[in-house]
Amino acid sequence: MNVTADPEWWALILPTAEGEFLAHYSEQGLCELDFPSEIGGRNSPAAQREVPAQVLRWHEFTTAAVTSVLKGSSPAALPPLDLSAGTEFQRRVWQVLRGIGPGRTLTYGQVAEAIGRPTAVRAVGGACGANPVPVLVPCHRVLAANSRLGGFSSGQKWKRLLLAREKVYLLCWFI
DNA sequence: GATGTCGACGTGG
DNA sequence: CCACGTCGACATC
Repeated sequence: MNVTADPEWWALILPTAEGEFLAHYSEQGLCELDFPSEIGGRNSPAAQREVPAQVLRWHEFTTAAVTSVLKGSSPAALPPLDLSAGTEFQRRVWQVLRGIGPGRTLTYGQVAEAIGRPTAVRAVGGACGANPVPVLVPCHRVLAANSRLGGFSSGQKWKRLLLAREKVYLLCWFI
């Protein structure tokens, strides 16, 4: 059967105390999460065709989960995640990230070891940056060596905020 | 100690 | 080619 001309995804606003995130869903689940201020007025959700009940249900899980993480606690449940856009390597990295609980951190090097590619440290950084579902796939819990913050594609202030909510204190804060 | 350079790695432009 | 959300080793002051 032919695919339709319509893109098979929906974008829904996700309001939080920190602003409006934008959540994208495919038919398989949550496939992208954008921080507030990245939105910049694109994709007015009002212009979309009807959103299936299934997606609305997922969105409630996403909203609750994101709200939880922003408060520094562990989400009770996640919506299904559609990470199929990632490469094999990236998905292995993201899988490791999903195992890092709130308030815990790993370094890029430790993640590289965890996937059995101890020298691919920089590539791990790339995979973290390519993570389509930040916050829920907690790439903010990966720090540079010596407990330094490291980078964050969506802006270091978000990384700092998320870590602060989880009561992770960076070494440099005490110097 | 404090800096600087280099090679390793996967991915996208 | 190059540029990245890096790291550790080594060189040289």
